[in-house]
This record gives sequence, C-alpha cells and structure tokens, in this order.
Amino acid sequence: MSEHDKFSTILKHNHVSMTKPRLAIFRVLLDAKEPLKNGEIARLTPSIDRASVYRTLELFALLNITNTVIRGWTPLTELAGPFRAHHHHISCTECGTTENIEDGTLEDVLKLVASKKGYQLAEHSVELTGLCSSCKETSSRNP
Amino acid sequence: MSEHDKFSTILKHNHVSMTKPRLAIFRVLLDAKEPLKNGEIARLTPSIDRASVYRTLELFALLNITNTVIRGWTPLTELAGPFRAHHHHISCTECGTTENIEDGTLEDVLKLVASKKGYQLAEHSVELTGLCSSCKETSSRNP
DNA sequence: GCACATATTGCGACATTATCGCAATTATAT
DNA sequence: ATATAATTGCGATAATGTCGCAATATGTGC
Repeated sequence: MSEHDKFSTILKHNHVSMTKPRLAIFRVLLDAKEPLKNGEIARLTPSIDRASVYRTLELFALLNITNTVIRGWTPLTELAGPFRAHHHHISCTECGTTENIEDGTLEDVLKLVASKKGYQLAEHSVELTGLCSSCKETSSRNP
Repeated sequence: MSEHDKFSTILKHNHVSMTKPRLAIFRVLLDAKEPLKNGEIARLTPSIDRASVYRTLELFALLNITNTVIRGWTPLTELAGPFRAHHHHISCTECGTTENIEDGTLEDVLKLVASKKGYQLAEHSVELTGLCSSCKETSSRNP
C-alpha cells in the first residue's frame, strides 16, 4: 500500500475529503527529509492560501498524519509513524550537532509505559540533549 | 542549594549577568505549575519589554535553564530538570486528557540510549499520544 | 455524467508573536 | 567609585497564526 493510499484511506475513514491543497501539503511533507517549520511549509506551497495551510496542518495533527517535534527552540512538523521510519533525536548542548536515534528497546519501553497507564500508544516523540563525545573531550582539556 | 542559587550559579558560570528582568522571568517560570506559552510569560511580566522577554527565553533555552515541550499543537516553556521534578506526558488522541508519567525505568533507558551514542545526557523530553482506556471502551462499543 | 448538498478554500482583515538596530541604562570587575 | 561591557527599552517591522464569509470544489445519489 503506497503512502498516498494510506493517506487517502485515513481521510476517507474520517469523512474528510481529499483535496488538491491537502494532497500538495502531504507531498511536501513526504518529500522533506527533515521536519519543517509551519512557515516553511506555507512557503513551499505558494499557491495555497496561508490560512488553508494552517487549517490543513491542524487537521493533519488531529488525524495523527503528522506529529510535532521540538528542535532546540522551534516546533517542527513531520509525517507521523505510518508514513516514515520514526526516529528520535539527540543533540549536543555544546556544538548543536543533531543525530538520529534508532533503538528498538526504546520503542518497546514506551509501549510498556503507555500501557501501564491504560493507553494504547499511537505516537511518541523523544528528544534528548547532552554533551557529545568530542565536546566532552574538548571541555575536559579546557576546563 | 536554593533554586535561586542554582540559577545565579548558571548565569555566573556562563558569564552572563543577573538582571531584574531575568530574575523576574525565572520567578514566573518557577511559580508556574504548568508549562507556559511564551506569550503568556510576556503577559505575566508587563513591565518587561516583549523583545527582552523573548531574548531572555532564548537565552534560558540555550543555557538549558528551560526546555520546550509540545502539548498538542503549541510549544510551551518550562524550567528544566535541575529546577523541578521532571515528568513526561501522555495525552489521549480522542478526548485530549493529559496525564503525567513518572517512570524510573524510562529515565534509565534514556540515559543508556544516550551513552550508546557517546553522549552524556542533559535534558530529555518524552511526549506520548494514544487512546486512553475509557475512550478505548467507548470506541469499541460504537465502531 | 449531472446536479445537489456540504465541506473546503481563498480572500481580506486582523491579532498575536517574534525580531532588529540603536541609544539609554545597568551590572560587574577593578 | 568608576570604567567597560553587557543588557534593556523603544520603535519599527517582519513573520506567524486566526476569523468570518462568499466563492468554489468535492463526494454522493441519481
């Protein structure tokens, strides 16, 4: 089942129609390798009115088509789980480098934590910050 | 060591000065039981110029005095780890209820994951969404 | 394929949030 | 107490997000 089909299935299932603007915005998200700021998404779809872009983004979030991640200071939007391999981030407090985390254990723990609270896990966002190894060395040399 | 002292220590350590506005904003964050929108913080400190509030919040984020969490759609700011018991959130995709998660295992796993990547963990944010138990029942009754 | 009921869009106006340069002020170190 | 450098407030402006409503596109039943 293609990403596109998953998308249209979700819309149909929720009784909302598949329109050109929605598809265009979905495509932008699909093409993006990185999470995007809402403003950037609007800029990448100049033919679509800003108000519609925001309404669409709000809808996508509601339907769990997208989820929002924090990178440092700004909130970013990316396609959610079913549409892309989900990975988490860790960034260095010193140099700002950001790396992906792929860790099956982590996913399992999250599922467990959710079910302990009686929840059936849908989405999850994990953002870590810390001192990366090279900065750790540097700072121990120049204390 | 009081919260206030921790705060001034961090500032001193980073060669930035302790000023009235910064202290006021810190106090607002300290009093807040819940994470706040940046705009609310500005509203709670009317004597301080908006621009300064934003500059301060940016500084706080940079120094890891605060961290940013996503609640649904909006980014919220709260004091970071050293200043308050850190807890994570899980919210229901259906009814929007948000609960705190306190789970020692989770913290341990995060520390482990970070160190696997060579990082020394500083801050972490975990936001989960899922179907809560009562909504699960409701939806299975009305499919 | 057509017409209809309804969801969705675009538009324009507006509210809120965020950023910038610069002069005035305030904090720290001496 | 004074000098120096950091920080603030101010004013202007950009960017972001929201609202109501008329125009338009969408999915459904015929």
